[in-house]
Amino acid sequence: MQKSIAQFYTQETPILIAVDCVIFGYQEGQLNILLIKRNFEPGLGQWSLMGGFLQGNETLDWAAKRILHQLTGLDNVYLEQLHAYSEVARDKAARVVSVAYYALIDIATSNEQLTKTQEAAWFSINNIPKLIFDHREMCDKAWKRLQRKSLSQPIGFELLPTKFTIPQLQQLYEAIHNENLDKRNFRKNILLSGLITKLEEKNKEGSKKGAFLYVFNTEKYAALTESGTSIQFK
Amino acid sequence: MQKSIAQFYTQETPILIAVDCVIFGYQEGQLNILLIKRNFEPGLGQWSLMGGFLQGNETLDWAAKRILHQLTGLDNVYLEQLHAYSEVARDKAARVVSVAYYALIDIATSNEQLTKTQEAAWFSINNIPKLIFDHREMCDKAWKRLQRKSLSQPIGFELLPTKFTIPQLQQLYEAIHNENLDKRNFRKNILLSGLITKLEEKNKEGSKKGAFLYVFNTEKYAALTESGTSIQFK
DNA sequence: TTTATTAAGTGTAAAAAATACATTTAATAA
DNA sequence: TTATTAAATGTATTTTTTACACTTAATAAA
Repeated sequence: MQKSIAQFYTQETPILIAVDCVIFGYQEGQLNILLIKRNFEPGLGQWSLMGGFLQGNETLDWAAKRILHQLTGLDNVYLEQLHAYSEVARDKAARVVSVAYYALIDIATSNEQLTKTQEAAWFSINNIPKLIFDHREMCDKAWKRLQRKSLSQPIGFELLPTKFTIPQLQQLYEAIHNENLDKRNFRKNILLSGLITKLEEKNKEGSKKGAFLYVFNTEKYAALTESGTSIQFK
Repeated sequence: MQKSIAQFYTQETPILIAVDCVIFGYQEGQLNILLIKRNFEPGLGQWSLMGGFLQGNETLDWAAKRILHQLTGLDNVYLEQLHAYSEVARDKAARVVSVAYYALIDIATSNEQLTKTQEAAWFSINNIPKLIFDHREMCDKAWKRLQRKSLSQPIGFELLPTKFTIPQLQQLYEAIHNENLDKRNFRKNILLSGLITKLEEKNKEGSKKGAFLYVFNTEKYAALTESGTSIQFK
């Protein structure tokens, strides 16, 4: 049973704790983040990350899930804690420490729910509007983290539909890392790893010829992780 | 001017914020962490990380610095935020979210102040006693972070005296990564990078022959960072 | 039905990086 | 003078990374 805050830690300053989410989505070769136009003070009318306050009965991870679900209607989304921001005057309305998270979602599965409750819009990571507080800093840090993590863990796939083509996967990595990759080397490496499995279907959106669809191979990844083999995506 | 918490965010739950420090030190081929025996409730008499509460007028970074100074007497120490821990019942005395930091210090420069205020002791990273709350989790995460960061940034040097020998540096990396390194390859790589500068002095503690002392080359590192060259320690 | 168009798909050679490995040297102590 | 000990040194092999150009499948246009 949890005792009252005053039990042992008297005289300590209670400070509000917020959670803000950098939500990444990928579409048409662009890495995007989802922003909302604030309909409340402070910062009414300005662009910001989706956020909320940590409740007494939830962990930070749960709060991030709740906040993400509120905006996108999605569950079972990749979410990772990023960093705690604590400048004393970061939020002029109160002393608020914000713990930033980043999420990776497949834009296609989320667009229905979006903008029902709040005015929300996707922005290219290369063209982020002015954001309130330290939210820009959060976005920059989240992008760097995504760049680093996507090299050694299969988190990029969270941004794609279950079935994807190799050119799509390559374009995604090019968007994440903001660089061009050689298509022969990219294909060679990813196939050699055994981490994606070819289907008999083709996707013909991108060309007349069409490109074969693949799925991520969860078992193979588990086996490699288990055996301690270090993995190199890209 | 900061307004009262009630200004806009009414009805939000105030939660205490703590800062806990995983303090690394290196001595005699061992990577160690500094622990205190708690002289207060809850957990009186148990081993724990050094910690404290975030005050209303300080950032998390400042709080971590303050806490570290309290125990070691040191300033200008390498400190980095690690992760926020928020299990609802992690601290039975109250709802406390703890933001963990890790610090790297040169043991030699800190030993005077130590244990004056609190009972504190160094433990090998391979032999950590039972810790309160989730402090063991914090230590494990901090070690992993140190392993990763020490490969691409010169943070290992924070654990050594200003002047060090190449065998000492190698031993340090071996302790951090818990693996043996080839001394010819290690020496070759670190010298080739230009990141350490040879002195005319020798350190004769380790052998009759003595090993030449080196210092970290801050300018060279700045130049490489500036030019965007990716750096590989070890 | 032929031809043009377009992105998908394919292999090899060269360069760079990482690894494995054994002997000599400098200083002190016996 | 000799023995001892850790420091210092270079090369060959393997592995990984990079650079690079033509063919193929399908559709649309002539």
